[in-house]
Amino acid sequence: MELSNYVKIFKALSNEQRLKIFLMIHKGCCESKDKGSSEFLIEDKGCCPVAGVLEKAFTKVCGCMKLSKSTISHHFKELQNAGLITCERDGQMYRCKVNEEAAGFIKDFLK
Amino acid sequence: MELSNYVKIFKALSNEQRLKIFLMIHKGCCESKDKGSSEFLIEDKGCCPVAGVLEKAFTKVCGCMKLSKSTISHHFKELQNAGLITCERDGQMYRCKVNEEAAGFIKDFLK
DNA sequence: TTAATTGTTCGATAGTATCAAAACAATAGA
DNA sequence: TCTATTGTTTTGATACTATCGAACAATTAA
Repeated sequence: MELSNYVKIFKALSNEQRLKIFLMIHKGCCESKDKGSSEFLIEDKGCCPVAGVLEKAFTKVCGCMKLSKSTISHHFKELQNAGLITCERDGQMYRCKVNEEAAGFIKDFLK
Repeated sequence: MELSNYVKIFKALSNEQRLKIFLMIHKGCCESKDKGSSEFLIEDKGCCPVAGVLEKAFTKVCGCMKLSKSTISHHFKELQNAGLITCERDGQMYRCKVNEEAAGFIKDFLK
């Protein structure tokens, strides 16, 4: 694994808002009690992953974060460019899931 | 584990030079064939960890990177502030090692 | 004491990141 | 077709980061 790939991955996860988005997709869920507070915890579980895919990801993320949609769109792009998530559109339906290969790289870091 | 701690850790690792320094300390080694090229690979092994501590860390890192020492000093500070490494001085001797707790956080991410 | 080594701090500069507002494009429903 | 929904792109403001050189401080060796 090239160093520069790790740099991309860590850079994508180095912004708090983007990390939240990534974790929402990872959990297949955005029921976070967030909306601006810092109460979002990694251990927070408690919803609805359906085969790891988050349906209507963009709309759901917009619904639970205090960021403009242009900013959220930008963050989705960054996560995709880093290879951390993949997204597909089907009409208005926007589905995202974590790229398991990238997740594997993170798990293998330091091993 | 608070989200903000992960942000700090990932931010510290999101710069290529800083990531190299961190990995040198992690491997207890800076025999990297680097010096500017992008040939540094994560799998690269092949030297001398002594109980996980890198002796004369600052000097050794300066010796194998093309950055000014002020910049390298800054990067060491960032890695310490993120809790990723601990450093101690004993006269002119500067010893660094990876903070195993932080390394554990990284390993536990996504689990 | 003087000189060399080791690392820190300060100030400047160039580049990058974050974010919002507004205009836009594509789709779906009435 | 008209309208609402969904997301993208562009533009621009502001803040943050990476980097260097120079001056500095602390330690060790001569």
